[in-house]
Amino acid sequence: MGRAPCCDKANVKKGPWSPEEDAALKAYIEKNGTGGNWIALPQKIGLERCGKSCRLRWLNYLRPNIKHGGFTEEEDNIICSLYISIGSRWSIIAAQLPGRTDNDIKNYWNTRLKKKLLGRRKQSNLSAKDTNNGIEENSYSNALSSSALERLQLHMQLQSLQNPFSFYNNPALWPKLHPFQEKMIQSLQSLNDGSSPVMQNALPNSHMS
DNA sequence: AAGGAGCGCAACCGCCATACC
DNA sequence: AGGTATGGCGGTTGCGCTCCT
Repeated sequence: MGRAPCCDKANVKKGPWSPEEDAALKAYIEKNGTGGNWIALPQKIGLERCGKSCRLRWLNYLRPNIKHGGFTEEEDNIICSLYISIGSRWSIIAAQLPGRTDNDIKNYWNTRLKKKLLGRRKQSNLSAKDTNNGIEENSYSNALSSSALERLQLHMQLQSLQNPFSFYNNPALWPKLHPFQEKMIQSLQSLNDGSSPVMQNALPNSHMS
């Protein structure tokens, strides 16, 4: 048995928000704030929505200064390097990108950025196969079934082997990180002394909870 | 022109951490 | 100190749109 749900699911509306609901939620929060209680909010406004749903809608869509889509190359780089450093901590990554939400970044990573990187890796695989007469093929296909981070590691390993001056292997090209993350990376590096900068940051066991 | 496949995004679900009583 | 409520987060799902055949 799990814990009780946060609201009565039978009396709660689900699915896409209507413009009227958006307007009601936005107007209320702009006037009164959240009151520190999302669960009570829908009743106060008269919305048949779960408090969590209201919170999500506000944070991901209605909040002022939210940017949607149109990720820049620089943002791509920040997301990649942070993902390499800390994994799927989307809220931390979002904190580095003003106007971006964790949900947006998560979606962007899962639907596009990951494919972009893995697409490059596929090409790298092909060229590695050429140069090794296919000897590595089995280990590569095994690796394809492991975690995304491991795949990313492989990709970066290949990149750094093939191009020592690539983005991933050149810390000077990495975007500026929050001091907290700089510190985290430094401690990871000290734990994993001796390998390339990339691998020092991509520690599969050091950040997964 | 139609329909199937793939993609992108909004929203939901469930778990964990923390606050509160 | 223990139980419950709430907030926050990451993973997943489902729907609508676009593209391809």
